[in-house]
Amino acid sequence: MATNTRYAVAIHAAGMIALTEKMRVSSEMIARSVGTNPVVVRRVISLLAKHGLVEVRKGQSGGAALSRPPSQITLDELYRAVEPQPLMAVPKAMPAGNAAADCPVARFVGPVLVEFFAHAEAGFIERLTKFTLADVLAAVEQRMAASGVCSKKKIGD
Amino acid sequence: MATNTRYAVAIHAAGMIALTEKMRVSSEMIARSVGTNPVVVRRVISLLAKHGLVEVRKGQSGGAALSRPPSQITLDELYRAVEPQPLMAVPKAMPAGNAAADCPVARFVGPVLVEFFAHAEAGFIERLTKFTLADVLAAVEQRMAASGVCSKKKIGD
DNA sequence: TATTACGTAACCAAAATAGTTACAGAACAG
DNA sequence: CTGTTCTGTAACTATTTTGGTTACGTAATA
Repeated sequence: MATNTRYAVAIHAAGMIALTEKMRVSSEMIARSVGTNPVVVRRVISLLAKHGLVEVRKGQSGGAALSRPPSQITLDELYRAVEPQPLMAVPKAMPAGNAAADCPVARFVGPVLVEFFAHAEAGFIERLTKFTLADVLAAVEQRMAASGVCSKKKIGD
Repeated sequence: MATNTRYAVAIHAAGMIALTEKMRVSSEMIARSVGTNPVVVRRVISLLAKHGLVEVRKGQSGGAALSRPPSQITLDELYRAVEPQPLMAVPKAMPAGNAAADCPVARFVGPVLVEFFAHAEAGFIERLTKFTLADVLAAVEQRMAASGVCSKKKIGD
């Protein structure tokens, strides 16, 4: 259970929120769709709200709504909102640069690796910037059509 | 302690192995440099060996040696050797596509996310293919020079 | 005013990881 | 040939991350 699925939950949740335009969708409905607990969903949505991606209301007929249209929410924004930490870690003995080390490598690999890792992560992020929530919804819609399920078109852009 | 540092350890270890050309370096020496336990290093090096990146010998004056020169070992090879799993996970309820779901989104987001995630991960990997172990060593050497430490040049290509 | 839904704290359980000890097996040195 | 050295791996522990769950205060609407 120690596998991180926050990003997937975030996209799934945001997607559902996008589809229920005007009507607000509750954390419980999303949780049922994702197959998890409402609290887990609220934790993720709370992060999205803190980053201004969704707007949340309490009370009856409350729930979340997107702050922007799906076509203006890039996947990297969603990613950064729920996953602020670097993709690859460096042992805590390394990163600062171990000044006490006898081996010259040990002294300098840490910062060097941090740099290389950041560069690689930038490649990851860069690809996410190329797609929006609308693209994900379109892909879902396409699969739906391909499967012949739900023939009536109910997903607007 | 549940933070994954295998990749960093792998590069550090491979770097040390590269520097001690001809002479083989033991897991204990590497462990001292990395600041961890010999077994941890052996576990990582064992993976590198299984992928043909290093060649290991037991016994006196045993240890590991690179199978290829550092300039011909790309960082993505090292990554794939120690980190075969996808970077981003999807909840186990999702990926197969939840056929029993009432919500159409729930049925299809799983596979769609797997695709998007794979694409983003490819961006990560792609950047790693652009660099080799030699590049890492060069960066370390450069930092060493900048710090004025170890004035005598001891790092060959 | 009652209902509904969020936000968050406080747990627990599961999983991943690093660290450690131990030991069998292999390979070299002499 | 024998002893030393080093790997490979199992086994176990501790720590951290994560998700799941319950509970409750708070806000906002019907």
